Formats: sequence, structure tokens, C-alpha cells
Amino acid sequence: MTRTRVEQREHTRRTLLAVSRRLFASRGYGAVGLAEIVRESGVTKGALYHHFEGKAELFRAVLNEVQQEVAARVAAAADAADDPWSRLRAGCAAFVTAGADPEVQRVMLIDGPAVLGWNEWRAIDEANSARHLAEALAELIEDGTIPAQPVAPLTRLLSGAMNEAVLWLAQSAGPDDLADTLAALSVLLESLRRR
Amino acid sequence: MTRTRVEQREHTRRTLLAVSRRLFASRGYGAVGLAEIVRESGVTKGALYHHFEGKAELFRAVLNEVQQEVAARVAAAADAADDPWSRLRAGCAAFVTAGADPEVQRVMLIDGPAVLGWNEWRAIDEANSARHLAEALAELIEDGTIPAQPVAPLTRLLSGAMNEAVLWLAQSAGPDDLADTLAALSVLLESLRRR
DNA sequence: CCTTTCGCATACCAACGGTATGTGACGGTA
DNA sequence: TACCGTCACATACCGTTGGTATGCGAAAGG
Repeated sequence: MTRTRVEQREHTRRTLLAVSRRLFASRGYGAVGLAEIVRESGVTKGALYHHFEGKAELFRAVLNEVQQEVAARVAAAADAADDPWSRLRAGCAAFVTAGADPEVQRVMLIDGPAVLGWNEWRAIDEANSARHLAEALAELIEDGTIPAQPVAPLTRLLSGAMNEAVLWLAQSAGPDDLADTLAALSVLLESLRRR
Repeated sequence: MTRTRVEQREHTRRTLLAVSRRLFASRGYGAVGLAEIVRESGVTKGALYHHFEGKAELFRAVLNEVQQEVAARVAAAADAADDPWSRLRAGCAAFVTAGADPEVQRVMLIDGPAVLGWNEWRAIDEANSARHLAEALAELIEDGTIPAQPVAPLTRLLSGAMNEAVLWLAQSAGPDDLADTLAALSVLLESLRRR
């Protein structure tokens, strides 16, 4: 059980991240105290502040982790498709299904903007999952599938629509809600195509 | 300056609401302490807890106030139009412009879901501004302008898109961004029309 | 081995949200 | 108008929280 220093360091850091991620996701940022995090992590506050600058910084690390996982799932789904239009549709569907995880929602969509501020949140979002959406749209504009227009506003509209859809689906519990939402989203996406 | 009891009560309550609204909007819910609120209001914590059950309840009252103002602006714009389709478009445009106020954004769109939870936030949103959107869409579905489909998912998609658009516009600062966003939104809305 | 570094524990603090209790003025009643 | 109950609010206090300063023991480097 004797570890090297880098091993021990990484172990503690990962434990803190995993525990705080679970607690933040289940009860929200404000309702979780540092005391509980360090208790369940088996360390003390000294360890926490040795790895992170504070509670907000710890949350930022958790958010980054969640964002990267979602981005990976979106990217994987998009890469499986071959033409640009299929990539957009597959990526959007993957995002909506990935957001079904309640852990993702609370951290990424609810507390994220409130804790870090909307600007920082958007920067993280843009650097991960939303980037794929922007790239897909840019590609479709370049090849003429979508009429020429600024990419940023369109990206934000669609990103916001999907974020809200994910949150709504999480507690609507209707069996057809997912299908209905994806159908409505399809209509919106389809409308972008040049006819 | 001698007031009756109900006058005094209403005066204190309004002052607390106005001060906390300004502070919550400018620096966010978490960064504002009750001490500062009561100091700038010229009262003590006893007064605050006499009018509100706690900090979250005070925030809820502020959010309700903001929501009702936005809803009033949306309703006014929608009522000015005569046909259902114009009402939808006018209401959407009014919402986006009403959201330009930074006070509205931080309270209504950022801190709202995080402080009260998404379910409560959505209930307040639904009872105010989002209700007009749902009603307009239902009307358009009934008269056949929009193909028959569940109203709720569509409402959430469009509401989310506009919420995000408002937040993005607040700090993009580009002169054409508002026009571009409204144009992209128009395309999305137009796509719903039965052709 | 001896020293430095570093990962973390311990002890502590200021500030915060929240509560219990006191108080003085208003408002109805005789 | 004297009285008294109610009510709007002030005062004083408490437990918890995020955050910090310092101490310590084991691993790395020579």
C-alpha cells in the first residue's frame, strides 16, 4: 500500500473529484459543504485546499470533467456518421440522450452558470460540447447545405434549445416526451436546410 | 412622515425587495449577504425575517417580480398584434428585447434555477412569460397554422433557445448580433408553419 | 544519512444565515 | 383619554460554513 508521491497525489485528487461530483450532482452546489466532501473522501480540508484553490475551483474541475465526457459522447456519435448533415443530427441526438443523466444536468446546466458566471460557463461549454455543434454548423454553411449566416447566434439558439429540452425531459416522465422532443428538434433542424 | 401601520409595512417590504433585487442582479445571489441588504435598506435583519422566511424566499419574491414585469411586456407586445402568428412573433421579439436588461438575466435566467431548483423555477416561468408562448403555440396548432403536435416540448425548445439567446446577446456586444439572432429565430419560427 | 521538498493534518478565524427575545408605537375599545 | 393588545421591527446571540496559517511526517534527491 506504499505509494509514490505522484501516485498518492493523483489518488487523493481523483477521490476528491469523484466524491464532490457525486454530491454536487445529487444535492446541488449550495447544499453540499466542504466538511461532507472531505469526510467522504477520507481526507481533511487541508488536502482539499492543497489541490484546489477553493470550493468554486473544485466545482470548476468537476464541471470540466463532466463536459469532457459529454463532448466525447457527442463527438463519437458525430464521427460515426459520414456526411455533414448526418453528423449534425447524430451529434444533437447524442447530446440530448447524454443529458438524460441527472448528474450531468445539475452540474453542467443548473449550477454551472450560477457558480462560475455565465461567461466562464459558456467558455467551458464552447471549448467542449458546444464546439462540436458550432463546427458542424460551420461545415454545413460552407458546403451550402445551410444558407450563409453568422454561426454564433445559430449555435446559441440550438444549444439553448437542447439544454432546456434535456432539463425538461428529466422530470416530465412521459413515455412519449423524448420522441416528441426529438421530433420537434428535427423539424427545427430540417428547417435550416436550404430548399 | 408618520405612517399608518399598513403603509409602513408595505414601505419596508418594497424597500427590501428593491434593494435585494438590485444587489442580486448586479453581483449574484451567492455573493450578496443579508447584512448588506438590510444595511442598504435602512432596517435590520429582524425586519427582513419579519417579511420573508429567509434568503431563498426573498429571492423568490424578487424573481416573481421580475418575471411578472417581463410577462407584462411580452403580453403587451403580443396583444398589439391582431392575428395569432403575429402575436407569436411579436411576443418572441419582445421577450428577447426585455431580456436585454442585465437585471433580468442574472435573477431570472442564471440564479433562478440554481437557487430554487429547476422545477420551481420552471413553475414560475410557466406561470408568467412562458405561458404566453405556450398559449400562442396552442392557438396556432388549433387553427392549423402549425402542424398538430404536443405543445410542451415545442414550448420548451423555443423558450430555451430564447433564454440562451438573451444571455449570449448580453455580452457579445456586436452591433449586428441582435439582428442576426432575431433573423435566425425567425427562420426557426417560420419553419413551424405548415407549408 | 542528511536535507529539502511536499502532501496533508490540525487548529483556528471571520462571516454568514438563522433564531429567540425584547420594545416601542399604532389602533381598537371603554 | 386611558388602557391594552397587537404588530412591525430592533437587539443580541448561536451554529455552521468557507477559508487560512501553521505544524508534521514521509518520500525524493544528493
